[in-house]
Amino acid sequence: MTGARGYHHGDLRRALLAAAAVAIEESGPAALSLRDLARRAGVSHAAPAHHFGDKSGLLTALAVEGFDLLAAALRTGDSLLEMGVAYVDFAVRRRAHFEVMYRPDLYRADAPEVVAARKRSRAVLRSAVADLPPGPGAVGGAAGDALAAWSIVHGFATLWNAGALPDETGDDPREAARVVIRRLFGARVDAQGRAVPPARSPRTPA
Amino acid sequence: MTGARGYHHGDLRRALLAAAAVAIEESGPAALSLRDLARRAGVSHAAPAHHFGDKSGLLTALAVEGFDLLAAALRTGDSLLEMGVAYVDFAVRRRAHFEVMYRPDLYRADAPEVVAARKRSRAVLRSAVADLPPGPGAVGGAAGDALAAWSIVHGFATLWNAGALPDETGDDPREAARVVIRRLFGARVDAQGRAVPPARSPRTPA
DNA sequence: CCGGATATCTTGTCAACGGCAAGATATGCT
DNA sequence: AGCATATCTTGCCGTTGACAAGATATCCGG
Repeated sequence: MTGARGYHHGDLRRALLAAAAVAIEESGPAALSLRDLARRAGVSHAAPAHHFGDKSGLLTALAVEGFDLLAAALRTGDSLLEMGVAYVDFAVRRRAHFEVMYRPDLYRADAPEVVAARKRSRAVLRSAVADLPPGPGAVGGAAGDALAAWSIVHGFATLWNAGALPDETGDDPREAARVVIRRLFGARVDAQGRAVPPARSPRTPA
Repeated sequence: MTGARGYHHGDLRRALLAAAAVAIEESGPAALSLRDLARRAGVSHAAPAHHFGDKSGLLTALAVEGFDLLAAALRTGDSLLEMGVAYVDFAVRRRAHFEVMYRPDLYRADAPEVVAARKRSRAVLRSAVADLPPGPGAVGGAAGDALAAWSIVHGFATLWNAGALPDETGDDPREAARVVIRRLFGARVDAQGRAVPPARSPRTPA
């Protein structure tokens, strides 16, 4: 359906999505122009409309691609800590996708393909939080853990991308993220980032 | 200079900023149109240019206003926990300002007025983190605490505004934020959210 | 090998927008 | 009263997103 190759352009849909990511990384989603994308791909100004309908259609496709890429990136993290680092790393390296994904005013966030892709990526995050021991003063349970973890990595990534962080933060987002995430879970993750067995009432043996 | 009142319109600059906030809350910063703002204010389509130069000039003014409003809002929080809650509350209630502030591609983030206002609001956050006792496994010191706190409230606020959070989070952002923030600082803040005295090595007496 | 059916892309058009220039009008100051 | 200035208007241009209609390449059945 998509990657067939062999039409007029070859694979215009893919080329447009790639060009969109580049353009957004250069000057942000607000400055994105369908006509500019068409020029970059070497087609006429109305060619994108056939594949995506309109601008929000293109950004919808980009968001879907982003949620799937995020899910794949999260799966590479073999611990809760490393999964958080992978989240930040994804936000920094696929910055265009990330920026669009969390800006529902730019695309059709209620499209079924989007909600499905979003669900897939969220499931990966939750699976990692599940085997975290309950912390002190944990009011919300595992859902609270997931919410806090998601918030801290998302916030750090957003602030990093916005250039809002002070210079002392350094220039390696992965390392800086590691420090921040460790501060959330404290002694509940060990040096390798793996969840440690609950210290208080070791009721369930490993 | 600004609040004079009594010119042609009265106070067009203020009216345009207010209209911009409303318009952005309605349909996001990407859909913002200077001509639409002019219509809302009842002036011609070129009137905004006189006060702000261009679109990014208007958003620059909105960002400055936002950073000052944020600093004022943070000052109402009398504890670290409540200051975090105030951050989230600001992001939700003055959503337009908040969205623009952390989107440097939309305005001139390096304008001197912006960096000054940003500095003012950041100083408020840091002052609250200063009297937090060092936590276990705290690698980054007070700066790390500030970064973690900022990240978690910023991330939560952003996700809330994006509508990305699951329904179980509830409909009161202040309450949900309280739970999340408490999970970051654990036992280091008491029920009132105040910082507790350091338990390990009380080297510096209060 | 051919010829329609279909997907893909082009050309042409229109309203809206941002930005600029030049002019009009009101305000403040002396 | 009269000039300088701030404020706003009118007019214009290039660009954009969206739509309509036409052109062209690919696919598939015969």
